Amino acid sequence: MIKCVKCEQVDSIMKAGYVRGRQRYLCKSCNYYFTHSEKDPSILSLQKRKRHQTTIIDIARSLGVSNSTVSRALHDHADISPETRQAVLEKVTQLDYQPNQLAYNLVKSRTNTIGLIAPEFQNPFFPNVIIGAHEILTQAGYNLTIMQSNESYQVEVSNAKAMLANRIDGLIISLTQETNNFEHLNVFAKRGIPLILFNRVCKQVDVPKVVVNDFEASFQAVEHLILNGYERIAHLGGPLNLLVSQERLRGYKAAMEKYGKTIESHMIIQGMLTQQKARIYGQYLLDLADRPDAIFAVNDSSAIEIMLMAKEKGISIPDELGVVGFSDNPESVYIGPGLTTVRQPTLEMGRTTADWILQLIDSDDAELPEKKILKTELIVRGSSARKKVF
Amino acid sequence: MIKCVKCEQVDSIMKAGYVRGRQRYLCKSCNYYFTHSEKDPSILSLQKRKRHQTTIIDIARSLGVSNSTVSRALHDHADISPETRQAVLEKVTQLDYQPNQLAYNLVKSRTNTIGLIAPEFQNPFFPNVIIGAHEILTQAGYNLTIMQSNESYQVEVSNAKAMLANRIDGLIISLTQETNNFEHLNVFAKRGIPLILFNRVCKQVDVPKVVVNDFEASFQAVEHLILNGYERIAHLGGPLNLLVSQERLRGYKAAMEKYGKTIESHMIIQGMLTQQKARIYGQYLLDLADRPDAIFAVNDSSAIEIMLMAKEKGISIPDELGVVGFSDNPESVYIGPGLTTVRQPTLEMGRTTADWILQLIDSDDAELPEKKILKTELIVRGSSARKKVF
DNA sequence: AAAACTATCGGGAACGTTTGCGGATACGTT
DNA sequence: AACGTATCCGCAAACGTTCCCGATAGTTTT
Repeated sequence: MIKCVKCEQVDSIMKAGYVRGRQRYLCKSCNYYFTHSEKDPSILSLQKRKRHQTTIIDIARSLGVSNSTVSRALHDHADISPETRQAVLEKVTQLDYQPNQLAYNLVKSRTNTIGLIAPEFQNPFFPNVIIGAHEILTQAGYNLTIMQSNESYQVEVSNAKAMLANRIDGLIISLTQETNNFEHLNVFAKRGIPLILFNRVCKQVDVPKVVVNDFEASFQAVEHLILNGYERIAHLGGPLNLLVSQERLRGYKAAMEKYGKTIESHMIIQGMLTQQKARIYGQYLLDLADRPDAIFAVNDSSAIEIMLMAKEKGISIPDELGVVGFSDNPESVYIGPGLTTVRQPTLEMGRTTADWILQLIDSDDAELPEKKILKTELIVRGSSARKKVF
Repeated sequence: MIKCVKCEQVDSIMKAGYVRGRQRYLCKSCNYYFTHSEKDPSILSLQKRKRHQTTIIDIARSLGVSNSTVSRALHDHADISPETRQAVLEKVTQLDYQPNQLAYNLVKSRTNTIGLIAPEFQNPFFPNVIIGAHEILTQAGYNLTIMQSNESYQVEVSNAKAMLANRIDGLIISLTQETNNFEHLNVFAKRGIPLILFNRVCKQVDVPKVVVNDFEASFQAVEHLILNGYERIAHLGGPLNLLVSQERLRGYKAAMEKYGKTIESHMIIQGMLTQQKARIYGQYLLDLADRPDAIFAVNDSSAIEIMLMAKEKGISIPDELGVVGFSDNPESVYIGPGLTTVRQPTLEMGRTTADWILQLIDSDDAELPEKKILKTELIVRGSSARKKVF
């Protein structure tokens, strides 16, 4: 027999449909709806899984004080007696209390966490930037959560969304090669969440940026090749939607023009520089009828790929082909001949971005320059030293 | 004139001390204490900074429905009419609503986030593991937050604490060279939070581990040296509190014993292998009266450091000195002669750890093997090829 | 002895969600 | 009509903190 859960009557009960698969009843006498809940044991066991973590409330209760007192004791607040604080602290270790940062974050609406999105981890460049940023941020008491967009615009957007949803206090990001739309970044501006771009930056988002002097670096690299007697210099560049690529192309052209070299469009390739692509482009360049006598590549891995292909084809480096890369990867020292390349101050870049994001967080109207341009260094090695430099 | 905030009387007010720097009053007639709060404008401006993010409540209010309805609409819950859902969804884009993951996490007491702590990012090893883990986790809808312990036990502990406080759903960790105490990890077991160790593991924590076959790899490496005619083989190992180091030492000894080579303790060095230390140890080994004719180093950077020092000293490789490293860093291919080394399946290691942690999360009693041992591969190059291998 | 001050502590709202359960209505079916 | 069924929605309690306001007792100053 079904009893009304309110008036405990039995005879005035009538069925009243189903709700979520469970029989529904209506007690006519007290006009009360209810469902007869024979708890599904499987569901119960599922619930059981949620373990109880000791909370501030547990401590308060076991000590006979209020939550606020415990909270104060934990935060060295002034309004607390040494004895109570001591008692709380003891209870904390005894009950193995671990504060719930989620609740803290919710009420403070800050997370003490900085997000960082990098497009790839294959090359040592981004890991090194991370090391630099990590150093500054942990020192300032911030956590750093890192995501990897994997050179995919889609992933970048979803990463940014996740960061936003998790209410990070600031975002440091370097764009993917695909990124052409910047709505997902402008959201941060709208929300007033500090944002810094580095390395792979764009003009469309009006936030501080940290980059290297790509134009000059590129100019110097190409100039260096020219001064070493190379004539037909090809440029293996990145995708042109990246400012980095544009700047490096500009530097290349500027140097070529300065020394009266003709700029030939079939000597300039812009594209996504995966290792595979690098092989294809290298093949193309090295098989040209008017084969270039030097190549300035946008990263070291492409440059090395080309060096290897040249060796296969019996083209001697640096006599028949000069090669300059970009980034100074560890392997560039050891390849024979050593790869001339542009060293980037990765650690400093990381430190600067971290430093800036902290400034933006600390003061609403921090007056940051719109851009910081870090100095690179041309590391001359054998791959471009036709005129024996060392 | 001061009015009582309750009874609005004026004459029965008396001063009653200060509270936190503000004048306190007592209304005699209604026996009510209060402070006269002329809000400090500077504090107000500080408050103002907290921007309002549109919440579910905003949407509910502007639509004239309840919070629960909005919540249901956002989660494709059954109890919602298509029209209401549509209306909510429109409002969402209109008001630019972004769910607050913090609140969600708090009520669900899960974060959909996996933590990963790695000791360093200098070598490509850990970044590569991260790539693998990242791939699996994002695919499964989890976020990955990465911390770097910087080879410091202290930092590792504080990282683990932060992870715990942030209520991650699982932790993947590789220990620092310093880590000898494991309390910070046992906490996870106590709390029932899934934990996986990889690479730098230890016996003292009873959770699944993912490693490579260090013993065999080491054995093969040393055996390879012996078969190439090297006699006095030194071992440059890592700190012995790491199982990795112990295993590799064991493999070294086993191979030496198998071929009847005497194991001399002054030929075995165990220590933290920073680049600086590697130079010191290398100096020591190469200056020994009974200089080793081969060195098996625990990582590639040390091995390369030694190769460079040997070159400086005019010791020819591989004729006078054989060198074998560990990890197959990118540069190891290019150094001359190429460095013989042990290639580790980094991506697979990352994928496996991620896969396992997901299994642990999904089912309370997932039966995982206590250890997975991934296969390595000995990459033979010139640095050990006295008997021209290629 | 009133007034002012100090040192502690508790109550309870707020942070933004989810969700179990009750209530209401519309639409069938006897 | 009377009843059964299905659909949709709102209420309110969590989740675990922080912190603003009081409240109280004791001490010191005037």
